[in-house]
Amino acid sequence: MVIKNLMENSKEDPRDFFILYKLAEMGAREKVVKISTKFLASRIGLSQQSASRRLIELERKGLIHRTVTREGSFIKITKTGENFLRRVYLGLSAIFEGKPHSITIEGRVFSGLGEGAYYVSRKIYRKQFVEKLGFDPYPGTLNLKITDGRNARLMMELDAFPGIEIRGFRNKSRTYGPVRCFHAVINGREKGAVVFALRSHYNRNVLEVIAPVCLRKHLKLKDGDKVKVEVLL
Amino acid sequence: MVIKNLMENSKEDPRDFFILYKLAEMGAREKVVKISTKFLASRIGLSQQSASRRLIELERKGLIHRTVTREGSFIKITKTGENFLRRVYLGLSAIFEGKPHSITIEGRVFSGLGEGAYYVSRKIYRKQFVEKLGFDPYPGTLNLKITDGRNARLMMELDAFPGIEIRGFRNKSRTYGPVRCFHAVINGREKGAVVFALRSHYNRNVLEVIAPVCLRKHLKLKDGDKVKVEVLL
DNA sequence: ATTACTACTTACCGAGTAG
DNA sequence: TCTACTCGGTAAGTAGTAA
Repeated sequence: MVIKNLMENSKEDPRDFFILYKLAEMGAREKVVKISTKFLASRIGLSQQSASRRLIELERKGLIHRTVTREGSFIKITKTGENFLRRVYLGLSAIFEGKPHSITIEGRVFSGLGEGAYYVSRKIYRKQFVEKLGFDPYPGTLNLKITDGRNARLMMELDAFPGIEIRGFRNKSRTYGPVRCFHAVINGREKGAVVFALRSHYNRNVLEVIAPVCLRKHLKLKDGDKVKVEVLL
Repeated sequence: MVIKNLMENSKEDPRDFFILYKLAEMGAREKVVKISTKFLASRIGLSQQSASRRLIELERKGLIHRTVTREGSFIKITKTGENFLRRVYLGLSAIFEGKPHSITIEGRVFSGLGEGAYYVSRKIYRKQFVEKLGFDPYPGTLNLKITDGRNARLMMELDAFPGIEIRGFRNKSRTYGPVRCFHAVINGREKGAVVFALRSHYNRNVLEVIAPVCLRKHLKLKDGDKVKVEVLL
């Protein structure tokens, strides 16, 4: 799904946005809504036939989920579709509020299994970090556990953005998947980045942070400390 | 200009929004920006020729202002164009934040010249108020003076919305212009509406409120009192 | 009532190119 | 260089209609 998001970016059809926006206005972001093609047509200023085609298209692209019955279509916007809308929303927010376009997430320090250090220091990853993030990461990640729902929601919001893609690779023994990262500021002071494994959602409640320095030392952190990460989009 | 806004609503082209959005991302909302058609083309995923055509179209619709030179085009989004973007922004805000989609403006009571009563009670206006607002207005308006910049800015934001249109008319002696109004809640209690003369911007710092009852009496207001008006969009 | 197919028309895009 | 014209192909819209 995350990979789908990335691909979508190259094919953002303004028409899709428009229909999605109208469907969201009718409540299809939160719940399944009964919307006939004729009714939709009247709202978007196209013919019933065109509305039908647009819905088929949206469904094909995975932006909506739909069940067609004799009485009409039951429509709900998918997570992918919601992300599309959210990207535009935050884009407009940046335009009108002049915000630096960031999401601030809080979590608590915990000790991982130490694999972070191993991954981050793989040559091919490391080379890309230097190229694309502008720093050579300290060999180790700061792991933050997301506990409350508010921050979990913010983690989901990140899905709406493509971030900076780090290519995966494979050597003789195993495969290293592609990774997505965002520039970030930790506790309002240290510059670094947050890193997500691209191919899995396995840990939506863990935020992995890398930086040119050892964040634990520089920020004097110990397990259980609360850390604030401003993720730049 | 306000009238233009109303007409636009019937012809909101998703393509126009998309280009406008991209131009705003490049800073064309706040200042004049140099953007060649070729560069724009690369950003919107179309050919140089199409970018050129889109800009001509946007200019024709009054959404951007443009100066063409040998080195490129100098572009700035107009107030009309900004309003278009703002409508979508507030629409998305309503979708994601679940806000009731309103703007709350504060002003201070002052005595007008009493013409409010005269206008509001004209039969043709009055009939439309009943039809379109659902109440027969008390013959008089509550005038609120907008003093600070914050509320003045909120007044401007209202421009982005079409509101409810009340047709003008003329009798033998004079012409009564079209009027735009919005449902509103005054001081969180009384239901009413705010009214704007459609054809002039002459008083951007006066908010005229009508209601089925005499607001001065019902809310025990005297000149200089602060009143909060929640304008429903 | 619906949705969505086929056939036809319109409008849009991009190539080539002039100013 | 730039912008923006004409023109031909095609994508997208509508009408009619079947299911």
